[in-house]
Amino acid sequence: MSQASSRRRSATIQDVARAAGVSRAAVSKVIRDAAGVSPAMRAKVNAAIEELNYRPSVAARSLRGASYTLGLEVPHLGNRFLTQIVDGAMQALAGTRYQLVIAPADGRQGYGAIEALADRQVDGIVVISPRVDAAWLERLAGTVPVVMLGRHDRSAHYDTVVGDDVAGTRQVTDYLLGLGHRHIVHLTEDAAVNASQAGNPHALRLRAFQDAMEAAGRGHRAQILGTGQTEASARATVTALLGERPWPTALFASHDQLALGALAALVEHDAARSVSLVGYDNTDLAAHPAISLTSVDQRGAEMGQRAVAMLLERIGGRTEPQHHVVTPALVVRGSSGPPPLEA
Amino acid sequence: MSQASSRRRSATIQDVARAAGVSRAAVSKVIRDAAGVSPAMRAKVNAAIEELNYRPSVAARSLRGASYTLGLEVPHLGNRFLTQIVDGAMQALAGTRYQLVIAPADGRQGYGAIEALADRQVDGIVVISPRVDAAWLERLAGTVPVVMLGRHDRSAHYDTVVGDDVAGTRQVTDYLLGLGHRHIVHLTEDAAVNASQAGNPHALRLRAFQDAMEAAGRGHRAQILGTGQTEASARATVTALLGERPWPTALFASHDQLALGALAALVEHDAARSVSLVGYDNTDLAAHPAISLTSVDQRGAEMGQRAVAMLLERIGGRTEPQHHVVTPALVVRGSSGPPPLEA
DNA sequence: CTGAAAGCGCTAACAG
DNA sequence: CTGTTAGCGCTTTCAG
Repeated sequence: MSQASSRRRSATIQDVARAAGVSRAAVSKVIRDAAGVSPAMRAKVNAAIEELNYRPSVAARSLRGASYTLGLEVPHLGNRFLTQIVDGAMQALAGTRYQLVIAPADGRQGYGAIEALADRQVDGIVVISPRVDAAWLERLAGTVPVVMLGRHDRSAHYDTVVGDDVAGTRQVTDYLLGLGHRHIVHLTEDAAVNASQAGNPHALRLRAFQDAMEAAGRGHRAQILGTGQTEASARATVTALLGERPWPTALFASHDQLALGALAALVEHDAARSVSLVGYDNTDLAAHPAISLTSVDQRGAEMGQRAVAMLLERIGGRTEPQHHVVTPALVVRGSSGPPPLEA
Repeated sequence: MSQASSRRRSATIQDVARAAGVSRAAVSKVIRDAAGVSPAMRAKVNAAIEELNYRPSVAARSLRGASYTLGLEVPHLGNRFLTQIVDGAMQALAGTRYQLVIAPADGRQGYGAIEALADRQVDGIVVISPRVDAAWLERLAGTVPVVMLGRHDRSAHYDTVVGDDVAGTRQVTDYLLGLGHRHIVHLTEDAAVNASQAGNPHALRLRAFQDAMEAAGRGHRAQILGTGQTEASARATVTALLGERPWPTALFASHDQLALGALAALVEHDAARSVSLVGYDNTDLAAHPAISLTSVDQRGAEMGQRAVAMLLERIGGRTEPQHHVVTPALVVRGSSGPPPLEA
């Protein structure tokens, strides 16, 4: 009745040992490439493995040694920036025995997904959700190697990989101010949340923006707008913004998804040529000629690659925390330019 | 020296049993909600669990029972259609004890990722890569529940969830032919591969397109173009196509990513208004006003949700294979319209 | 309702 | 170089 009756049990190390006429330990050594195996024995064992179609059980192995699995916790796959990160991570893992598994977070927090990975005995975890509690993560990092991606906290037990959000934002503000923009709106997911989370990249961008505008001095107007997290909500927010005059001459979105929402609103109001738009992440869409979005390239692939490399180092024995900073670069495209003359 | 020295060992079921003053079996029952536990014992055990911050090891559990993990093998995360599928799958899993893990395929094939999932004792696997060998999959399905997503084969041991690619294509051709288009180019990843893979959705779309064009009769020109798999390669192919006259009046891409590449080429040649473009998948970008791509909605979320539901049924004991077909719907947007008059 | 005992498949020490 | 032994943490009979 149960499914077990309908499913073939797969071969175990015991079966292989029997078939090859050797001990289980010998088989174990062969499959791990451990030292101390004669060529003859290796050949016999490999033949038996082939014959029986044997595959080692990672679960059983995890009970003793390593699972050779690295976990990547991600907030939501809709975010294109993640694609870059995953690509980089895969690249860093190519040629190693390690396998990458991705656990998408259920809610915004990501605790569930991270715990799920830890419960599954992964050898290391890359965390992306920027809102997990630092103390909680610190505790987790006492049990399993952890690399936090994107958030700027210094920790005793886990590593971090971040983009230089202040430098990235400064490139944007320098660029826009240099073009002559005086009234600039910054779109961020949630201004209140950002005000309370110092290590959050969006919080840093928000503050760096404010600082730059203040430094720019008299006559410049900085405005902050909380848009929510989705493209649709950003679109609605910008639509509302365009409902009243005067319009700002430039919009700076905290990430490309918000920028896309803003662009939709601009297109609808036929304002795309009069209002400059800058995003953050330089996701693949930004480069599309129909979008042509000026954006800050965070080099996500490098981040993912570094994160995995650090995890591997930690698994290898390193215990001192490391903090890697990636320098972003502004990529100028058609969505931005000088403010209209009459403004 | 080793990492073990620096890492806290987490609490085991033994520790909890000791702390609560009960047997390990009792603790096991409590954490599994198994029958036959007194309220008093449950309370004691739960207190100890809380106290010790105990989390059951999935690896150890997998050795005997279920891992409560479902694996999703995906070809590449860059494909936006996957996002819909994953969302649907997550939705179907909400409220259950199961956790979803995603294994991105290394190459185009996906064998590695699928095997990695199987090795990790997942309780079921959803396979998306359309090019894995049917016989190979059949064998795998003898060991673990499998649902194949997108490919139209009937199998004895695994379930399938597919969109009705013939119906979807027919909607596109009916629409374009009805508009008066006579010279239509179909963009597909690789015409040769598709010719040899009967169950591949792109192969079905290709054939359905040819059939429809033939049925439309004399004077109509169907043209097939292999573009490669990426947006960039599709863009290059269409750029080359536009290098020579006469231009087709409509382009039908086998998926939205190719359509985006085509759109880029059209925009560059200022041909977006004179050449109609239709995609397939109705990914979120298609709806963006700056893109406004006519596309076939495959209802990916429903597919993901159904795939997981079927897996759960199989885990529950079902053994007869099922075949679920989702009916797609054409969504008309600005990228398509009647052919220009002079054509 | 509770506990004791026997493994699940594998690896790590060690003895030969 | 090879085999034996003792678990890893958990679930699952099966007696009490």
